Amino acid sequence: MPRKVDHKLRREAFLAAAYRTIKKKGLEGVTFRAVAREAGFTTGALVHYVDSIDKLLVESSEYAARYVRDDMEAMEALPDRLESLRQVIYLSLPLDEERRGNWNFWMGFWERSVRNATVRKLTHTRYGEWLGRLEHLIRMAQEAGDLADDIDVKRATKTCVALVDGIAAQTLRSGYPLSADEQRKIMDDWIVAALRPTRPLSAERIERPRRPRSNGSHPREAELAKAV
Amino acid sequence: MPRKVDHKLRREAFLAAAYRTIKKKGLEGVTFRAVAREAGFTTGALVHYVDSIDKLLVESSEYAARYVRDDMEAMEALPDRLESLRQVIYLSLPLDEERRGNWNFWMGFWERSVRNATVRKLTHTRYGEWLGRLEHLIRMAQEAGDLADDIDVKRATKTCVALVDGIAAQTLRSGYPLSADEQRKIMDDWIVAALRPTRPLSAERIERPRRPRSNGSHPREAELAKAV
DNA sequence: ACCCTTTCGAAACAGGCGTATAATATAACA
DNA sequence: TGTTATATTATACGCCTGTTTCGAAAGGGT
Repeated sequence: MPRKVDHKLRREAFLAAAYRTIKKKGLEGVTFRAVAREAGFTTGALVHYVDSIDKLLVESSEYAARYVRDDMEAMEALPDRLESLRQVIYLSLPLDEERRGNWNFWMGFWERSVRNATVRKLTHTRYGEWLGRLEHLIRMAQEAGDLADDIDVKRATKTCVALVDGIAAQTLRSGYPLSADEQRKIMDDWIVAALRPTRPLSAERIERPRRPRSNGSHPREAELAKAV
Repeated sequence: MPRKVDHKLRREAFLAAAYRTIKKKGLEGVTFRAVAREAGFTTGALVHYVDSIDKLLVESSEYAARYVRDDMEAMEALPDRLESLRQVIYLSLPLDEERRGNWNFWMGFWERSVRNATVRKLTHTRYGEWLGRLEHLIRMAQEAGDLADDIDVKRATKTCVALVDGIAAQTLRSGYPLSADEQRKIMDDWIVAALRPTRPLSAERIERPRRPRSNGSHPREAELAKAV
C-alpha cells in the first residue's frame, strides 16, 4: 500500500543525517529543519519517521555508537592483551577527522544533558558502558600478567577515561589541538607510568580496519542514481 | 541627574546574575530574560547595562575568572615550588560546589564555542592562559630541582590540562562523579608517576583561603535591606 | 475502477529568543 | 517648582524553534 520505501532504511538515512548535522554544527544546531534539509527532505517527512527531537538525538547516538563498538570489539579480539587495551584507547581518541566528528557529537551531549533528562540518561549509560569496557580490558591485561599487579584497576580506569576526555576537549575546543602523534604519546606515556607493563609497548602501528562507511552521502543521491 | 545608582556596581550585579544562571542551568539556558529575572529586573534594565548576549557571556566569564585567578596567585606565592604546583592543580578541580559551578560555566563555553566566534575566541584565550600558567609552574618546580629534569615540560603540561578537564567532565557529566579525595589522589598519582618529584608530596592538607563571596545573593535584596 | 494506507510537502501554530522602542518613574539641578 | 537626564518597565517586532495539520501523490488489494 505504501510508496515502495524501505521504512527502516529511510529511518536510518535520517539518523545518519542527524549524525552528520551534529558533527558539523554541534548539538545546538540540530533542529528538525536542519536535519531534514541535510537528508534532502522536509520536516514533515522527518517527523513521519521520528516523533520528537529527543528521540532523534537518542537514536542517532545509538546509530553512531554501533560503528565505534564494532571497531572496538575487533581490537578486543587481539591475542595480545596489552596491545588490545592500547588499541581500544587509540580508537577512542580524536585522531582523525571521522573521530573528531564523533567527539563533537559526544561533547554536544555533555552540554545538552544539563537541561534535558533524556539526553542526560543516555550520556550516563554511554559512560557506564565505556567505563565498564575499559575496566574489563585493564583487568584482563593485568590477569594476563602484562601489567603490574598492585594497580588499582578502578582508579586507573577512571584516570584513563578522564585523560581521553580531556585530550578530546583540548583538541576540539582549546584552539591548541593535539596532533595524532602527541595524543598517542600521551596515552603511551600514561600506560607506561601508571600501569607499569611487564614488557615494552610494541613499536609498530596497527592500522584500524577501514570498513566502507556511507556516511558523507546524501540519501537522495542514491535514490536518484537507482532511478536512472 | 540619574537615579542614585552606582552604574558599575549594578553592572557587576548583572554579571553575577549571569554567572549564577549559567552555573545553575548551563550556558544554553542563559537568555536576557533568564538573567534579568535572576537579578530581579526585567530584560530592558539588563540591556541598559550590556549590549548583547555575546558581550554578557564574555564579561561574566571575566567576572568569574577574576576570583579563580586571585586564588591561584595566592598559591603560586608559596615558597615550596612542588606544593605550589600541586595546590594550583587542586584549585582547578571540581572539588566543591562552588568549583563545580565554575566548571559547569566553563563547559558551557565548550559547546557554545562551536557556533559562536566570540565565545570561541574567549575560550581559546582562557585555555592559553591556563596552559601558560601551568607550564610556568612545572618549569619552576623543575628548575628548583623538585622534579626529574628529563621531563618534557610541554607534554606534561598538556597531559595535566587534559587530566583536569577529563576529571571535570567525568564528575559533572558522566553520572559517576569522582569524589574530592579521588580527584586529588588521581592528580597526586599523576604527579608522582609522570613528573617524578625528587621528594615525597607533603601529607598535610593546605586549606584554601575563603574570602567572603557574595555570590548567592539577590541584588535586589541588598537594595531592599538598605531601604528599610 | 475504487479504496486505503503510506509517504511526503507546505503551511500554520504557539512559544521562546534577541532586540528595539515608547512610556513611566525618579532624583538632581535650575 | 519645573526641567532634564537617567533607570526601569512594558510592549512589540521579527526570527527560529518543536510540533501539528492538511492535502496531494502513489501504489497494492479487492
